[in-house]
Amino acid sequence: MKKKVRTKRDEILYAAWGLFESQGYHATGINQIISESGVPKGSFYHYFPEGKEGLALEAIDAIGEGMIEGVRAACATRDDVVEGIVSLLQIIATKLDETEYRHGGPLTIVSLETATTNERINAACRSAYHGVQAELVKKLIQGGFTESDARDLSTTIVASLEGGILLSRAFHSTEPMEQTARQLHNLLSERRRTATIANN
Amino acid sequence: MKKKVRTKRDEILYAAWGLFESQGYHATGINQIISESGVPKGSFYHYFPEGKEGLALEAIDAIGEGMIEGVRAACATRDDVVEGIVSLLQIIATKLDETEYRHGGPLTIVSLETATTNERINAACRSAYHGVQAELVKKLIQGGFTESDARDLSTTIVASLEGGILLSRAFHSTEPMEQTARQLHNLLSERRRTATIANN
DNA sequence: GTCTATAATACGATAGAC
DNA sequence: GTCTATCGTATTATAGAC
Repeated sequence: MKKKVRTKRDEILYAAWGLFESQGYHATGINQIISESGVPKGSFYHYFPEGKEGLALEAIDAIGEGMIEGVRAACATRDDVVEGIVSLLQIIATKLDETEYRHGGPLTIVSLETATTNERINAACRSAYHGVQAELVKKLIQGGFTESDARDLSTTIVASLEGGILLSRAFHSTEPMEQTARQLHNLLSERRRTATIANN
Repeated sequence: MKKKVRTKRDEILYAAWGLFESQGYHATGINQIISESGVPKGSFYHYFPEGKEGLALEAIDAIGEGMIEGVRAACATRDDVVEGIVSLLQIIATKLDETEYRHGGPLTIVSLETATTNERINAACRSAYHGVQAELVKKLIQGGFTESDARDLSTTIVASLEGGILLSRAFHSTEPMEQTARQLHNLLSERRRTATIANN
């Protein structure tokens, strides 16, 4: 548990994480980050000589680790992968609701904003999503899915998750996320059932 | 067909549409919009006295209409609703690829950016998504789905669509969108099959 | 209605004292 | 390492000539 923020550097990274998550990259200014973290501007550029972009790259790496940890934690609460993954969507829905739809989807906005406008940040986002999908593929195969299905489904899971976050944030309601979770449950159950039958 | 841009006002709206779609709200400046549309700044504030926000509200309304039209057009190309909806994802994938992942998901970024930071724009986005989902519900019920399933599935379709767009833009590849489309096809087919059996 | 010049403000980034 | 004052350059928006 290194959740406890210790150094000033971590304080900046943690503040940036939250602000990028709720507002996105372009709407978040250095001034806001330093006022939120209580660090003077001079110190900020001492710790992050590459400025806002360098900070974002590090923040996204940390976010990526956090997302993988989120997948692992959700799956650890259930015996079955399918139940674990669906519970992940429910955990995110709860977080969205508790934060008034500001948090729960830390990369969603930033990855879209920078997909075609900032190659370095795009690469960092890509790497983060790649890590999450790799973890999902591993869990799905362990849970009895075929490798081919696992690849398609890991993408579908992340897409459902991100799309559900988008709609829940837009409507300020957990309902879209819950509807998506229900149908993802239907899909995963059915896919595994079909694959199991085919193998017998 | 009022696709042909006539007035200077439409020229501004059309330029804003494209820039909001590819870059988002915060990264798009008035200066860029007027230089893209070739309209002087004074004229811009003459046509849009409420400035950037007023322009965005109108652009989003137009985008919403365009999205509904997109659903109708895609469904019109196929006899079956399920095939029509899946073809919509494929159409978007093609558009993403053809525009180097800049276009194809005109509200995705803006709706996320403004979900908790701008109430007026959020309301406009919500209304646009609501219209799309209403159209989808109508088509699904016509296509043999139960009303209860149609509501859940309309959300799931939009979530898959937006999530697929996010991943395809992040990875600069149509593959995520295609994987999502395949699994959406599986889900919709299976859901209708189950409902049909239950009704007999 | 059309346009240019400019205001007021915020941005990211830096210089340089301590 | 720490901090403040400041630089240039964006931004949105306006004033006022034509």
